[in-house]
Amino acid sequence: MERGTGLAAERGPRARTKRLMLETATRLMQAGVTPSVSEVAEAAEVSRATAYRYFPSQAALVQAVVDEGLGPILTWQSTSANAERRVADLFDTAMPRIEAFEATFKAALKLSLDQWARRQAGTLGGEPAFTRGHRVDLLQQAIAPLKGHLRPRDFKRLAQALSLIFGVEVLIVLKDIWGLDSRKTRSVAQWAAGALVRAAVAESIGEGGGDGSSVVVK
Amino acid sequence: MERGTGLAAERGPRARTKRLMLETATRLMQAGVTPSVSEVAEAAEVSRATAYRYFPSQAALVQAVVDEGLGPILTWQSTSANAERRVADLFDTAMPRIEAFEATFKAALKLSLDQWARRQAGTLGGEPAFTRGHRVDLLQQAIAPLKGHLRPRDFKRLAQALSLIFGVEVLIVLKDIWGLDSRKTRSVAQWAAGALVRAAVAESIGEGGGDGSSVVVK
DNA sequence: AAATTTTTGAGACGCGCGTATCATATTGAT
DNA sequence: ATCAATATGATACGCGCGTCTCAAAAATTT
Repeated sequence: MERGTGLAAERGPRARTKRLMLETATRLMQAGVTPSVSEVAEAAEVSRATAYRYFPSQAALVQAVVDEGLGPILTWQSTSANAERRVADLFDTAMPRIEAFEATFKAALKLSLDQWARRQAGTLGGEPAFTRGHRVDLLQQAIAPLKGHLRPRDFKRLAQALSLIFGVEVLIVLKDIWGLDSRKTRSVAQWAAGALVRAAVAESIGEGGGDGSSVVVK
Repeated sequence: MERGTGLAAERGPRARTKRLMLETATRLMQAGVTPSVSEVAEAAEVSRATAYRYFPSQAALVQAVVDEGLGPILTWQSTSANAERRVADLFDTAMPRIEAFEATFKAALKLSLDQWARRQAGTLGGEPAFTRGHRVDLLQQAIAPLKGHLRPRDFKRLAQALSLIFGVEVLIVLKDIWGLDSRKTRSVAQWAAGALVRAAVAESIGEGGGDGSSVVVK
């Protein structure tokens, strides 16, 4: 009754303030900034002390907004039985959402890098533990139709390769470094994803014989 | 005569102290930690004030060590004329180096995310400007043999796709999220890179004009 | 060797984050 | 309406980063 991360149902003044803060934080982050707890407090017109009661650190705040942004992605499921089509579906669902929450996901990545550094240094005080592993399940689910056609190790390798072109990292590389716009960014990611899926399938077919012609998987 | 970023030739006490700090910082970072300027100062046994004279911020420090770690990668060149082979060569050169400087590159990524956030917020004080764009040239150089065989847009798209599986991001996803070891991490990246190169080549052979998505490999 | 320039070190300062304390306001039940 | 429980706000504290000032030390010049 206390660990209700979601801002959904709960009642009472506690839940009300928490929801207010979460909405304020989400709004600020979608505007591109990565607010500190104090900044959210000011924007939500609550005192700093109160703000810190609900979100003890910027990390907790970002984590909560990430869960918010992740919502529609985590419940994704495709009706198609074609792996390549399913992966494309997943990308179509996830990438706009990731872009809409770009600042949030970048902040989460930044904080996870912080955690990694602190872990290396041994200065890992608390135990927040960022998640960042959702893509593992999602991608495996997306290519599930191939589970029978690929050797387990190849299945896993494909999921791993796809996860390289799935998260915010794509935005960092293609938008920030290459300077692409949203449309081209998605296009490149989609092409790469499709190419990897087709390559995995082609290899598995080629295993038994030739070089793998006639590749269209149903 | 003042903008000598390199720690190489210069003489005098100034260059000496700077070199000492850079070596100390590199050593600390290869040990996994991401030291603050103050920490490097202490480890190098110079005063905080002196340390800040040479590296006004942790960002400047990390940038310098990144340049250090990037060295052997930037001068890479392959003798092979085969694009796939060249890409594999590049990965073989770069990935161990990136792993050796893992903490450094992760710190650089973190700082570039910081910069991005500050730019969004308009609070972009100084003008350090992290680079992070080397992979663009390197990968285009690696697949240069395909420049004649691919349409320019496909050539660029391949380079962009490859850049998704080239940097520290690979370590973050495969080592930290998936929990792979170094060997498997490289193996997955190599497979994905090869698959993308082959896919690009196959498409160019298979078609003279389609526009990308959902192309059937022949 | 003496004088001048350059480099260094020690300390103090402001700033923002995260924490703790205590009084006040609000809520909910009797 | 009264009283207990709970939520809130104002304030102060410690901490680390980055900046600044000024005197001492080292290097360079004359």
